[in-house]
Amino acid sequence: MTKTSDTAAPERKRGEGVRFVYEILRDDILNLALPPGSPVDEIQLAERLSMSRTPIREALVRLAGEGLVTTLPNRSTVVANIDFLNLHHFFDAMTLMYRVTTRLAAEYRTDGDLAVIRNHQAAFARAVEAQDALAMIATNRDLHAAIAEAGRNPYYVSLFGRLLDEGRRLLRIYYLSFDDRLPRRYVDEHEDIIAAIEARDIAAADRLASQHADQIVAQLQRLIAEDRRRPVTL
Amino acid sequence: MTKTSDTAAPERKRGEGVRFVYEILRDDILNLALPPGSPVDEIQLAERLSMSRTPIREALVRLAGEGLVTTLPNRSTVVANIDFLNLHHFFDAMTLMYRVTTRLAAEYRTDGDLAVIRNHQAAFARAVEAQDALAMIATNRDLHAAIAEAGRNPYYVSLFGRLLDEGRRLLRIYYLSFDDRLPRRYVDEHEDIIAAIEARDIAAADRLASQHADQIVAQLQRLIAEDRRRPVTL
DNA sequence: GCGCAAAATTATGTCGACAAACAAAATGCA
DNA sequence: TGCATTTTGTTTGTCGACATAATTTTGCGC
Repeated sequence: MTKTSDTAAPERKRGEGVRFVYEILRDDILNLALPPGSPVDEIQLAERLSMSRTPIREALVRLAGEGLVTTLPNRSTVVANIDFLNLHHFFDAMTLMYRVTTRLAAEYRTDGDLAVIRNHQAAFARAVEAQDALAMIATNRDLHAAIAEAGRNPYYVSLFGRLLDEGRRLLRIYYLSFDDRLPRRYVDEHEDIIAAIEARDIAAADRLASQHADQIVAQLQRLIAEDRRRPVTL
Repeated sequence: MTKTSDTAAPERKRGEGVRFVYEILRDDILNLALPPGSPVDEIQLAERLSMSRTPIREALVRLAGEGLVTTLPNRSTVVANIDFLNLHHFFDAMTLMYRVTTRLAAEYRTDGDLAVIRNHQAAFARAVEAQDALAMIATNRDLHAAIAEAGRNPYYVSLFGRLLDEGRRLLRIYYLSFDDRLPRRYVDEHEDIIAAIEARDIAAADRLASQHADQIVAQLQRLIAEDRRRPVTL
């Protein structure tokens, strides 16, 4: 069962409690182990992780800052919903960030950056080979995050990270529908993008990233459209 | 003296403590009442605001999430430094956000949005008339935030808000150098931008916003270049 | 007087507990 | 029986206190 990661979690050092809770919750939220709209009980969490409510609350504040949970004053905090009605804003920002981060990577990348990027691409290719959809989602995220890092702009890195996380949730909903034709195409597209970054060809990087983003957006829209359920913001 | 706002602060309702501290600290940081690099003492704050350390810590976590303070583990939390060495990344993101938010405003604005925007522009014009540099900074921020809101994209609104805040700190350093020629020009440029938004002329909005951003960036760069001090990341 | 080690001090991270606020169940009245 | 009100219960927001890590001060030997 894909229940919320049942970590007993003893032996923690001082000063890492908040990070610990934060990462567990974040992971559970992005994997949809905690589905959107589900309440997050502080006391329950405190018992499960055998710690006080204080670090848990601080982790929740942090998650709220990133938009992963919503806190109703004096009422329960719930996992943030996916706003299916305004997905075009998400797609718009996503496409823009794909473009600018890839552009900047082509401009500022070092050889070290390139090595890191290639590692992530290899991991993505392996995931595709193994037809492991969950791993594809995760490694794809890591690859593009690494490209953004190579672009050196912390503001873009931050926003893009948020968007990639949200995309991870979105993909996670539909990962069953993955066939293996599309992911292979992504591997090739990634290769082209990386080549452009290596060649420091900014124009090509921009164009390829734009096409790649369009591909992904189109696929997501197709998945959503094919879905029989009428997804509604709860 | 422009000391940290000495609010005695009694009579608070339950559930607003965190927001209260958050807004005070945020204001002090953006006004440079708390200069970059200065430590934030939780106990001192707790005494001054006559409240426990818990809500103060949660406010600090939130501020850390927005990059306004930096938390060293098991060590003091300090007001975030201004990274003068990488300002071009800031300018780059700033220019891009000016453009996309103004574009989207021209696309999605309602009449209500327009009224709000005009109000902010009027306030900005008054600040310029009164030669009140601090008010100019604040109202300019509000105006562009309102334009971003009219564009309806929460991701852009969020990032742009962060950038505008950072810009507020930056401008605050140099506000003494303001002459009254430039701000008047900004009033006119704002008028043009608002007209384009009203006419739903996306191309014009994009072009004007781009020029406007270039103006502001150029002015900031000039101020920094003229500054005799060698600003260094402490 | 200088350098290093140990103790004291300060500040952070965490804890358990209390009180206000909200939600739900139970009671009273028409 | 239906509705309003009170009562009960649960959960959040805040508090004061303790323990641990880091920093400063003190003390000792050279």
